[in-house]
Amino acid sequence: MNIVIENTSDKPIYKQLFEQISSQIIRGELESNYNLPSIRTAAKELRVSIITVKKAWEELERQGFIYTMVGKGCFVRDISESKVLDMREELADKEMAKQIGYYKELGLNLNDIMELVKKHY
Amino acid sequence: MNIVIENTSDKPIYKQLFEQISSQIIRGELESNYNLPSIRTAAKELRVSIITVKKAWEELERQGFIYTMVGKGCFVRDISESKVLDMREELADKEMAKQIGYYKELGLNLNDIMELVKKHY
Amino acid sequence: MNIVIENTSDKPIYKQLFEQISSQIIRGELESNYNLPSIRTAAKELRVSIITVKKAWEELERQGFIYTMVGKGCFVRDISESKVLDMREELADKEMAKQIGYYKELGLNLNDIMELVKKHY
Amino acid sequence: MNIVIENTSDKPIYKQLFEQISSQIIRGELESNYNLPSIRTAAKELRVSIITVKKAWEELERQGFIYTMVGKGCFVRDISESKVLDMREELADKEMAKQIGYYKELGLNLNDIMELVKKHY
DNA sequence: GTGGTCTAGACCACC
DNA sequence: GTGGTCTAGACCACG
Repeated sequence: MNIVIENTSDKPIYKQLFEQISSQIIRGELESNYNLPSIRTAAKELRVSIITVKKAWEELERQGFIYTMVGKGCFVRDISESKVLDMREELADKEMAKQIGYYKELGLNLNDIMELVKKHY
Repeated sequence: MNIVIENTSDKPIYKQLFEQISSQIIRGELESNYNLPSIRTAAKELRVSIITVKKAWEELERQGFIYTMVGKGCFVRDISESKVLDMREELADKEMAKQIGYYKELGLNLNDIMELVKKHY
Repeated sequence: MNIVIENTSDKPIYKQLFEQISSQIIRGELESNYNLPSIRTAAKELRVSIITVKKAWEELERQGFIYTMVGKGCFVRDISESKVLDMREELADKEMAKQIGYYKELGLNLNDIMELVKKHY
Repeated sequence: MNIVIENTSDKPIYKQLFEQISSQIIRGELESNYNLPSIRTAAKELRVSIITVKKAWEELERQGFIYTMVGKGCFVRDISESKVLDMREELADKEMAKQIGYYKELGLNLNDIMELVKKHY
């Protein structure tokens, strides 16, 4: 478990959990069939509520990142390389569409945005 | 009033109001000392509660976009051009810092991001 | 008329009028039986509503600073020197009582307050 | 909760709440990470509307006195001693600047003011 | 007419 | 349980 929770963030904790684990899977840091810690263990370790962990695990399963074997635990799905790329593309694309609209609202042009990207990368 | 409310959005209505008006001010579409519609008028026109409009107007005042004269109404502040640029820069910069972190999490490199920017602009 | 109106202040305009004129009377800058400008004239000059001026003049009369002669206008009352001192004392005393409470709330001691007084005087 | 609400005061309730709690924090009567009563509990105890309490809590958060964890409650921020002093100084200074002007308007000299301070402290 | 404040009551997401 | 948002309706001071 390599997770950082920010309790004071405006982002819900279960979503922080989901995003960090899913991106670890996408980037290949968590291998196929890796056995995730049990909900209770994770909750204890991260000092969050069991309900919160359960919600994150559920969302991970719903979106196909993990699968559950009753009585044994949760495991990382075998995601083919191509599919990973698809997901990555999709997530990034969706995010970028939202952001570009915001920058346009602020009156930035393409160059302004490019500069900002370089600066922060 | 050139405002579009999306009731289905997950973004609170008062925040939608704030963002649209503040960006109109930043972009100079609303001139200095322009008399905003009264909260009652705006509420009626936009078909939202008076309180919701008030919350947006309050936030606009708090952040220095407008000023209030009780009994007279709310007016666009005279923001010097330089200050507008500062605010714009600051907002965009803050947003970009957040986003770049996300793209990195997804494993995108600088080129990937640049391509996405171009695509959506 | 030596009055300064701040439209954006949180203090109501009629109260600004009242306070500035009453203190001018207390300090003797406006002599006894001085003929105040008519409500309409004052309103025009100060660019405020007639209603606002009327409210201020009424308050001045109610508190004994001026008297009205119907059809002739409003005049500064002949306030004996002793009475002026009384009013001054009373106003300042009331104000100070309020303020000291505030400073105590903030945890300032007598010395801190004295220093502040000297600094701002 | 050691709060006194004066319904007859001209000061809005939410502001009374804000001032009393913030000064308790500044004076160190409320420790860091102290869990404020929930807005519902406070509203019930103080016999005011939930919204009124919320408004006060919001202002406290905005000015950095407390932080909020949705679903958990509101907590007193860990304000370093130096920062507390800064805030205290700033508030007192602002107040004094305003008041001295008033006393001068009334024609009081430095000695008069000093006497008043001593009298009321 | 304007904004400022307060109320009671509701639904939601989150923990 | 918590806070976040929204509603309708009310009264006030101010201009």
